[in-house]
Amino acid sequence: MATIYQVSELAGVSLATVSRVMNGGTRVSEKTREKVTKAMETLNYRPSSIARSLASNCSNSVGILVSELHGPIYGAMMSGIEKQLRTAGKHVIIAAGHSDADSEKDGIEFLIDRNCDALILHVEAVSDEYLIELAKTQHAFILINRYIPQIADNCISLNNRRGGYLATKALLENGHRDIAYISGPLWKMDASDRYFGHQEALSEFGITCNDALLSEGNFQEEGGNECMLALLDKNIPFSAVVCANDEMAAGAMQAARDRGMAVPNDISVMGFDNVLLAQYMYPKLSTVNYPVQDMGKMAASWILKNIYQANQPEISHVFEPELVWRDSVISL
Amino acid sequence: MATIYQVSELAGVSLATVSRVMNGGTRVSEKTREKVTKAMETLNYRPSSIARSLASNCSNSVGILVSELHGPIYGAMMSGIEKQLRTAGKHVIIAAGHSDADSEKDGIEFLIDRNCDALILHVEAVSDEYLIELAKTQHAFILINRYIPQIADNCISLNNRRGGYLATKALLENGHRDIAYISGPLWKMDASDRYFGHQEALSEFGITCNDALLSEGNFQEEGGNECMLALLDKNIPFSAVVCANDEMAAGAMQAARDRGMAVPNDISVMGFDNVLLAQYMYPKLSTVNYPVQDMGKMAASWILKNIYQANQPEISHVFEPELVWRDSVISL
DNA sequence: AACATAAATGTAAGCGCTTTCATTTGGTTT
DNA sequence: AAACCAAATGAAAGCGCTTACATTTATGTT
Repeated sequence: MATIYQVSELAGVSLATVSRVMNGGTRVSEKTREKVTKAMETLNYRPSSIARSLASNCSNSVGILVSELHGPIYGAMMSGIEKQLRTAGKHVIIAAGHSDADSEKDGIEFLIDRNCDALILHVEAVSDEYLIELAKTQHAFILINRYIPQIADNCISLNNRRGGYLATKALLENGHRDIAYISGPLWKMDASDRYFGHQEALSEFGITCNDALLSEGNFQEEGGNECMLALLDKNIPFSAVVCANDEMAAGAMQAARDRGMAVPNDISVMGFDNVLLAQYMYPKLSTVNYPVQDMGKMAASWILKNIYQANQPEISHVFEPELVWRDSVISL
Repeated sequence: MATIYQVSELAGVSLATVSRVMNGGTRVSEKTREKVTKAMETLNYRPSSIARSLASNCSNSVGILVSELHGPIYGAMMSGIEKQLRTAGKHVIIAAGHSDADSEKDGIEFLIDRNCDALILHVEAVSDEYLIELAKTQHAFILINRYIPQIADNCISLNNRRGGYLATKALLENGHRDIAYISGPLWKMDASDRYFGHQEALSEFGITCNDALLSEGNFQEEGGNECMLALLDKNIPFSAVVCANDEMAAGAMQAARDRGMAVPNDISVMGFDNVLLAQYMYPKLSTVNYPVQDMGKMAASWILKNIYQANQPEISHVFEPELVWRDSVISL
């Protein structure tokens, strides 16, 4: 591997000059620039990013912490981030936090120790206080899918409440009045926000929310299945169920069918997230779109703009969900 | 940020000694080890991985190149890799290749330039020759889901042919005789291997493979949909269709239903991969399991063993698929 | 007690770059 | 031609570590 020194030798200039043509900042005469460029080519020179990082105190890498590396939401998110960052020549170091506070802290420390210039965090378990504290250190980070008022500038989030509202309102507008709700773990902000939105829509239609029609799930198919069964067992009639994410909707559908009910004719099902799976399901799932890939891109833009001084379009911090109509809901 | 120098000062020892207690290799007296450890704690010292990399010429990072960051297969794969590597204190740099030769080469160069100690590659578009050539350089890498005889030791792959064989054989054993096939892009090794397996099973049952019953798709839902439609339009009767992956199976099911056919009663559908989606579908998809997460783990083990001299269990290079019975296939 | 030997520690030279500051070069001005 | 100034280039000091080698200290041997 050729070093900068060998290039400078071949080109007959000093190290500093080679560095200059690499980084393009200061002026170098056309003649020497050419000499150096040619030397770099003949030696097939690749600058060492490590050495560069050490000398410049900038690693050109950003750390990403997601709950899981698999799963449609995180996949789309990372995809958005990588695309954006890669074209800017930054690289992406990835770790998983597994929705566990210790594991998330571990992950954050790991990434910081790796000299990431900035972090993009999708953390669920770690406390607000921890993050507020973290923001006071010199470690730059942006939070995805979480909103903490004290550090609002570091947050990019979905208007989950409005999403929940939209989902339920769509059902209401189509004549449904008895609507069950399968939530995510309510200690998670997004889960409770979505549920609040649901309640809001109900009350807007003058319906008092029946706690018996709420079942708390785990954001997974199996949980949706169990919740649906539990709901059905209560023998309280309902014509529709809104699920706090698409996976649970899949489970709920399954459960309904296992009990001999047809979807959507006997019961309408509404999802949330609009992951790929939603269109694969049968019937295709009506759901609420969560533009997570765009949010990933935006997070990357924020970093490019705030950490690397690249110029980037305006940063939006709150994204709006949208209703996606498909086949799992009927009009009463 | 404290440096090693400050630690050495506080502990009253030399740089080298601090380095020794950090790296644990050579012997240090218990007394000084304690002094140093305490100094590190009071200073909240974190070694700079960058400086360490530069000095030791080892970055403790491994690069991963997958076709896409989203998608169930890649997600599971990365998840397996990260889990394994993270516990070993290595970190994971990720890039996407988008199934395009130039983009894949770019990605590889990018990762190499990033001083990754080794690479894990899931590449589809780049030629065998390129990879064979790459193996001759000093850059260590392992290929996932691809088999190249000349560098077999660098490959971890699925026995795709056997998978295709299993899928079709299962159909044959259940009385199906007229079996259509929706393949992936046949220039991709895995796609053609799976199809070969299909043919093999047919011929084992004394059935000549009818080319008219093959339709080449793109491994995506929409492709599966189109292929199924095309197949149906030929008016050649068939009682089952095997699809080269689960997404296409979802599309095919949809198409069949759009034409008024019931799955599995009018037509049986067999998938491949056993991604999460397969259990969410309705009816639940019978498919062939592709243990991609395990393969990811194995790739990581290979690297830990061969690059970082960690001791690891025996490396398997070829994984075997397994049939997964669910509800999308009936017995004739 | 004198010496040999091994263990513990220190010294200092890098690793491949960036960057500040000093020096040289070449073009203008008078 | 002397004087000046900006542009181009070079010299050298780090960045925070690792590591070969040198030195010191402790341990054991006779």
